[in-house]
Order: sequence, then C-alpha cells, then structure tokens
Amino acid sequence: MQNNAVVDILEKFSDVLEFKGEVGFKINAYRKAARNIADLSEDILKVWREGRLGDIPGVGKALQDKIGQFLETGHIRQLDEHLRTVPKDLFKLLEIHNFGPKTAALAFNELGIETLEQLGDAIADGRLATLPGMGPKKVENIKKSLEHHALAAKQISIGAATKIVAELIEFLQEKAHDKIGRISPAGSVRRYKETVHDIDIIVETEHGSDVIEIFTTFPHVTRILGAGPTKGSVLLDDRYQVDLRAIPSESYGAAQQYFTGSKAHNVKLREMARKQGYKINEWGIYRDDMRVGGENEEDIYETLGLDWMPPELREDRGEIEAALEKKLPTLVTLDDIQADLHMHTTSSDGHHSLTELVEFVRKRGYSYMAVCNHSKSAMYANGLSEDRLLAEIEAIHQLNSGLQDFVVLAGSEVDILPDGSLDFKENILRQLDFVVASIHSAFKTDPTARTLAAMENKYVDVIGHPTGRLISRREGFELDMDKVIETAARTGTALEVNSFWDRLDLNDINVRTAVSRGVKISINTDTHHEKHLSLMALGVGTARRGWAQKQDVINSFSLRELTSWQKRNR
DNA sequence: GCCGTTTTCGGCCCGACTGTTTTCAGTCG
Repeated sequence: MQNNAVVDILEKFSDVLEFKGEVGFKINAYRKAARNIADLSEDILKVWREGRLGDIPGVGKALQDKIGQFLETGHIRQLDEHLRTVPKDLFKLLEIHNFGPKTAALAFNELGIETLEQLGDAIADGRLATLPGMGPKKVENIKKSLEHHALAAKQISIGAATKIVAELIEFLQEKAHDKIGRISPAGSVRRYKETVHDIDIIVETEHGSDVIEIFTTFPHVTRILGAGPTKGSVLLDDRYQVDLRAIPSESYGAAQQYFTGSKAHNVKLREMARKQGYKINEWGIYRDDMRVGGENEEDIYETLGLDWMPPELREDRGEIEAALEKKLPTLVTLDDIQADLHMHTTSSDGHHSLTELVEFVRKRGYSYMAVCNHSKSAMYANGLSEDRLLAEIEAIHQLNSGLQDFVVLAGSEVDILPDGSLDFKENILRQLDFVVASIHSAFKTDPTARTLAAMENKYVDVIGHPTGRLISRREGFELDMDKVIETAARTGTALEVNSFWDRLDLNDINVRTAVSRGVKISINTDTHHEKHLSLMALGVGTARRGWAQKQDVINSFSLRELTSWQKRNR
C-alpha cells in the first residue's frame, strides 16, 4: 500500500508551504487531507484508479491532481520546484523544538543554514544570535533542543506509556495525597493510540505549584523542562517527555476534554460550538462570556447536545456525527473479556508451565482460556511435533477434569506454510478445541492467498496477527485487507487483535472496517510470560478505537457462545 | 486548498507561554 507514502509527501508539502510563509489555511488543508488518507483502510492506489479520490474528505480538485501525479510518477512537480529553493535538510531542521518554520526561513535566508550540522556551527560561533528577534535565551533553547534531538525517542509505545502513567499517578497519590483530587491521563495515551509523542497527565488541585514541585522529584526525572503553577514538564530517563497540568476543580472536566484531544476532534467540536453560539477552551464552555460548564467532561459534550463519548473514539472519524444522532457504539470493555485465547507455555517458547499459567489466568477472573503453542515448523520457537501436541492435549484434558468453574481449551498456533497449507493435517486439527493460524515465515510469498486458504479450513477459528507488522521494526506484509475481511465474513473466521505493544495487529482502522462488515475479532495477549497478561488492556483499547462492541469480540462470549460460534460446529 | 440547511465567496479553533518586545511574533499543543 502506498497510503503512507502519500501521507508522507503531503505532510512534506505542507512543511514546505509553511516554511515559505504560505497562509495557514492552505497548510492546514494539506495536513487535513494527509490525516484523512492515513485513516483509510483501502489502498489509495485502488481509490485513485476508480476515480474516487474526491470522496476522501479534504481532497478537492487540486489535491486529486497532485496525489494522482504522485501515484503515477512518484513525484509532484510543484513540490519538486519548491524543494529547489529550501534547505537541503528542511524536514530534519523542522523537527528541532523551538526552531519553527519562521526561524528556519530566517536562518536559511540570512545565514544559509541547510543542515543540522550547520545549525550547530552557527550556534557555536555566535552567528545565530545575530538574527533579528534572537536573544541569548532563544539561542540557548534551540541549542538544548538540538542536543536533545539525537537522544529523544521519536515515538513511545502505548505499552511503555501506560506503564509510566500508572507509576506516576501512584507516585503523586502517595506524595501529594492531601493536595490532589481527581487525576487522569490525557492526550493520546488516554485515547490508546498505538504510539504517542509525549505523555500528558492532568490533576485536580488548588495547590498547583506544590504538586508540580513534587512531580519534578519523581525518581526517573533526568531533566526539568519547565515547572510553573499550572504546568510542569519533565524528561524521564532522557527519553520520555511527561507534561503534568494542575487544574482547579471547576475546570477539571474542560481541561480533561481539551488535553485528551485529538486535535482534529477538538477542532470540529469547537467549530460546532461556535455555530451554536458557544466557546470552548481548556477552562470551560462559555455562552456570551458566561461560563456554563467545565467541572466535568460531560458538561462540554452535553451542552452541545452530544452524548459523552469514550476517548478512544475521539479522532474525528465520524464520532461527533454519531453522537449527534445518538448512535454512538457501546464499546467493548476490559470487564467484558471472559477469556484469553492465544497463550504459550514452556512446551514451546513460553516461560510458565501449563499449571502455572492456568493459575495466573484464573486470578484475572476469566472463565476459560486457550493454550496455543507453536506448531512443528516454528523451529525457532520450539514448535510442537504431532506427538508432543497430542500429549499436551491429553495433559489439558487431565487438568480440566480437576478444575471447577474454569476450562482450558486445547489449542495451537498453527503456522500457515509458504504453500498456503497448514502445519498440521486435519486428523490433528480435529482433536483441538481451538485453532489460531498465523504466518511466521516467507512474508513475501503471497501472504494474501495463504491467509485466504487458511480461512477456508473449517478448523481455523482465528487468523493470528494478520498483517505481521512490528510497530517499531517492520511494516506488515502486503496483505489485501479487503479480500481478507470479505473472506473472514463469508467463512466465519475471526481476525486477531494481538495485544502485544509492538504488534497491535489488526490496528484500529482495520478493526473498524472488519467489524463494520460483520467480521468477529479475537483480542488476545499472545502471552509468553505472566506479566504479558495485562497487555489485554492495550488490545481492548485498540479494538475500542476500531469501534468494536461486545458482540464483535469472540473472547467476550461465554464458552457456550464461543463453541456455538465456531464454524466446525455449524 | 477546501467547502456549503448561514455561504460558489469568504470563511476556516483556541489559548498559553516565551522571549523579545514597548505591543507582539513565533512556537506549541
């Protein structure tokens, strides 16, 4: 799919326009179009070929032409012309904090600065300080940002971010318990975005300075970026930026709404407020300068005639329109989850024995689970031969006979082989209670056809991590998601939302398309160690971002419901 | 550059903070 490439080039185009001082609305139009293309689950090449580019919101005549040029030739003529007259490394320069497009343009025009090295040199020899409007503090801030740029993590995984948030909230509740009331994550962490840029937390307090002072003493703080009465900003372990905002009670809800975003959601909400004669900011919602709400988040939405909506929906992907029509989905919750259906033990590459794992899972309050160790071709993961698998099935039956109110399903994560066949034959599959089929090798060998073939098998219940992507390391393989979803719907095969922070596969967009077409999903942790069991929250967050409801999620079913859903029983 | 039960032209979200200013531009979220 070229979607990412199109998004990338439109963002570059908008950066160039901004550098050149083009009016903000035009710059915004490019960014808006880029964002809407990023939200597509379809291949943009297909959309273009079918002449439907104009159906994408924010893509008008001019952008249709430019996107078409790019898809046809790999270039946009107008952008290439612009690129001849901007710094060589413009996009890297613009990543430097405190060094925005105006400053970059000034530095380029006056000092010829085109690269990060040249910027560093101009700071060192004092030339940057000679620019108009440039004082010693600005130079110092740019210098620090430039140094920090190499260190800082570009994106933080949601797994790392939620862990940090939990630790920080616990820290503040302990050290500042007499000074704080409500406390909550905000920003993209609260929306369960798969990666986040920084971490936002808001706290209800009348003692902002004190609380922020305490915040800066959190053990992992390696740098204090700012600490005032309403906002503190720190760097943890030289990597993770965390912002804490101290908010008085009457504005807590407005601030929570405001800082949760997304930006696109808030912009649309504020446009709507304007039309209705209201104004929204982080302090409250106002009518003719009179505050009409802001203590609770619901105030903002309800004043505008909308139902409150879960943060995971707030991406301007139709949630505001749905709220207006009172048609918001009732999203699946962590409490709905009754089972974990993809877990490994020491038989293949897990850390716990069968009995240990079952104990850990029971403690989480589930009512059943499936053990799905790797199959024989997964050499690297100590995959089970037929004999070992049959022995494991027997062991699980033994275990079940001694359990009350809990059932262990004998399953397997069966490799989908390069030729599209499964790693176990039907005589084995038939003896399993549950089958996840996954691609683990030969990613370039027609993954779509192999996935479709696996779904035609009546013993395959779930396709594991369908696209094979690893968020920080590799793109998913070329999968025709449209065909996969169509076949999943027809055959009654579920698609996995693998909850590992580096997978989250399917992603939110694909979940949305799948459930809208009647495909079931299975939210699994792929647990190899007891500590992975809590990753379920990330999978549920991703499913919620894809508008999944309880009835869309097979592991929110009772065991009886699950069994009657399985295609082998239909 | 996009878009329309206010508009085919004239709108397009809002505020805080910082540093450099003597009234505001730039950056950020």
